[in-house]
Amino acid sequence: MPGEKDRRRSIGARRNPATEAAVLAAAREVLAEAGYAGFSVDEVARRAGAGKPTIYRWWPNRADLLAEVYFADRAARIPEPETGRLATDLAALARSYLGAWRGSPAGAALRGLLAEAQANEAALVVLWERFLPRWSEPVRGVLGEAARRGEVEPGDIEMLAELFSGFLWLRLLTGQTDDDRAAIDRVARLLASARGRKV
Amino acid sequence: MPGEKDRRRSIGARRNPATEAAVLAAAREVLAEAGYAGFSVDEVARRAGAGKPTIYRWWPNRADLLAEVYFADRAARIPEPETGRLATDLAALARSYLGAWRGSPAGAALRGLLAEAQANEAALVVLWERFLPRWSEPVRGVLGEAARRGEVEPGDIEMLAELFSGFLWLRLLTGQTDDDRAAIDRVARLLASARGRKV
Amino acid sequence: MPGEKDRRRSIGARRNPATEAAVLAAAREVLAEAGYAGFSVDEVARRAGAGKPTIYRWWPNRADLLAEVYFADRAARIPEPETGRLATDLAALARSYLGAWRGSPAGAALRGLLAEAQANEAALVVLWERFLPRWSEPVRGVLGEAARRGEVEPGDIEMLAELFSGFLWLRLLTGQTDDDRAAIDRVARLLASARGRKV
Amino acid sequence: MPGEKDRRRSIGARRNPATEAAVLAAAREVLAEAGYAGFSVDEVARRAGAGKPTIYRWWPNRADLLAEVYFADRAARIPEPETGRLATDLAALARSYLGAWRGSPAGAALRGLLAEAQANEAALVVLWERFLPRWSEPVRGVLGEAARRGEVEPGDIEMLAELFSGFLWLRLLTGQTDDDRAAIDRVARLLASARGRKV
DNA sequence: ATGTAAGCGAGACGGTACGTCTGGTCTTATA
DNA sequence: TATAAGACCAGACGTACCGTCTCGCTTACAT
Repeated sequence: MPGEKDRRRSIGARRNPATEAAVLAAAREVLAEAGYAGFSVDEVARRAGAGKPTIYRWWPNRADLLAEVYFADRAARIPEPETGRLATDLAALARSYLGAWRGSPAGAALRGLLAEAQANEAALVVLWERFLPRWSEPVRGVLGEAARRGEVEPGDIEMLAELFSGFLWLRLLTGQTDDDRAAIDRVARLLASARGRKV
Repeated sequence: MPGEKDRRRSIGARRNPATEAAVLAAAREVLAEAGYAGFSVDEVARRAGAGKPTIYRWWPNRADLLAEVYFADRAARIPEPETGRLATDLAALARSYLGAWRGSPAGAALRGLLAEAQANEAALVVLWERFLPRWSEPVRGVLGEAARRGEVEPGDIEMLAELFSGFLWLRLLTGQTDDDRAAIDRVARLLASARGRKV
Repeated sequence: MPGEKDRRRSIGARRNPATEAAVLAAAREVLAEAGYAGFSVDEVARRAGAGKPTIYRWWPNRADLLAEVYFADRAARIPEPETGRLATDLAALARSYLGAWRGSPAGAALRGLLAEAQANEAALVVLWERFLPRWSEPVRGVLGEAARRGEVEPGDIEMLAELFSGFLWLRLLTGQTDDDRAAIDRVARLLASARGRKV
Repeated sequence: MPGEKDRRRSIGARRNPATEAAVLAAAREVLAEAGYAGFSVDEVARRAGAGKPTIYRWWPNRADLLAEVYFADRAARIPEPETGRLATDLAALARSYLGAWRGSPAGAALRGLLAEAQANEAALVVLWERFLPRWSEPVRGVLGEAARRGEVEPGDIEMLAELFSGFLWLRLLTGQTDDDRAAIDRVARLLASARGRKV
């Protein structure tokens, strides 16, 4: 029993930041220790010393919680590479993503988010509306920059981003987040050289 | 309820093909009706009139079952396109895959297989060893053919396959299996034009 | 929902009669619609547009609230019968009670009060100190009158009241509040004829 | 975690008596230690080392469980008094019942059963169909015997039983299970002397 | 010809998690 | 200082599924 004294209490009719932080920290911890396999709202509540309804109040879907854990993870802050050549930038970006996922809560969170979305309509919406746009910003940033330099046709940006994302996710989902430089470099060069214009 | 009389019995110390068929049909049915969300061994056993241990005996992981349902689905038999130009072939292939997944048991099975692999080590192994090689045959076939024609460098085949697969999976996982011809054609042209050789 | 404007506010450092009335009305309403099964402080607060702490301030136990709802119910005002013969009076009284309980908030309130007292020491105190003496007034009134007329020995009043109350409660608790005239008349005659003096 | 070894397992497609016994013992224990207030299916399952679904499988209502605990309690085996005079018999019976309830699991179980029936239709059915007939056997036995001796009119048996039961329950529900000999004797004499025939 | 090994349906088992509900307490902002 | 509002922890609710186990039966194969 958590001592009656150090129990976190309501701070009035508004969200308690301490609770929010405790829940996110607990979720992160669970993912770090046991991966998505060990992730459950019960376990998070237990560790956070929070009530389950409190969690469901603020994160109605587990996907919401996973997405928030993802972005809260410092590791998931992808630095935008600025070398000036698309192939190099994409390679750097890919290595950043895979490195950020390797053994980290963020990686487990994304795996969980994707898994969740396969069985849960609401999670799919979260993935689509809340996660994806924000997550792909760096990718679209690098490609946009390349387009401004003339390395990429603007009309190709979207599909290049999708190919690049697909590659990263496939690697994550199949458990290959190791730093496979040869593969990454080749993929980066492939994408950098690709042209989608109809001939 | 299977009448007491026509209950399927053991046929001796070997696998009963009728049971196997009933289980696969039931699994397929569940996936068709309720998707991966409604998929559970209990439900499959119920519908198949089979005992749970019987299912676990032959498909130790749900991933095993999902993979087998996938390949048993007629829709998942991807015809190898033979038009002679890589971009066209890839586009046809992509449309075949997405069409096969759209609203089909196979699509739900693959979504489930991928989801399963995120929380279950054994499922990841199934995905990796039993599913992937067989599943990607058509992709590697088309790319190999193109390499033979000189449209693709042999050293690019692997990563092109991965990019192509990643794209398809991303579309499946985010629920976009609609026949988006513009996107598919563009992706196909991008991949067909890509070169990974170091400059 | 109480509009933002007509929200009930504090009227200073004293109980707001409007709040009190709203809470009692809401409690009554809940009991009428869903019986004791649907009775919860949350639901009452919701309907009354009151805060839970406000309710707990004035009715520290749910039993307090239930008891007050009971007595506030017009139906629970039992008219004291005055026919002059004990058996007839008791029968009239019993029919009054059972009729007052049949499908009424008062009936549900008493059922709830008794249920509450089985798991909650404080509720038992309320039942014993606040509810019982007031509730049994009519019973003791009729018996006292009969004693004054010589129909009953004064020393029997208490236990006769208990027997009579027990009968009514048993009927309530087992869901038999229908107007079973034969049974009621017989019970009334049994009690009217009973003598407890040691022989 | 209960050691993997001494975990109680299924014994095939039929009820495991060891589980049944463990659950009943645990329920009894909870009631003895914490009364009905501390009674919850979760707690019973925890103590019994049983799964909640197992409990709900065999006792769909908490009332079912409470009733079974009641009758399983040795204390609840009421010896049928045989002194030959109704007043004496009834007094002995009343003292047996109240004594059996005093601080015992049976008492708590009955309090709980009655409470449960106030909020739960299914529990009311259990009380009415499964509990009452069996519980009141001794009462009807004593009254029937008296009728055979001519001390009671057969037509009065039913209502006398109800008055007697109502008295005992009222005492239980209001927490008065002490051995109040004066009251018990007087009630017994009142009932023994009562006549319900219409004059 | 018979013993035995394995498959089978059935379904109970302990366990965990689900998502919801309520209890009773606390704090704030408003009046 | 009371009020409405509503957040907070706690923990129970009843259900679904997991993967394992045991039963009682049936059949085929090896002796």
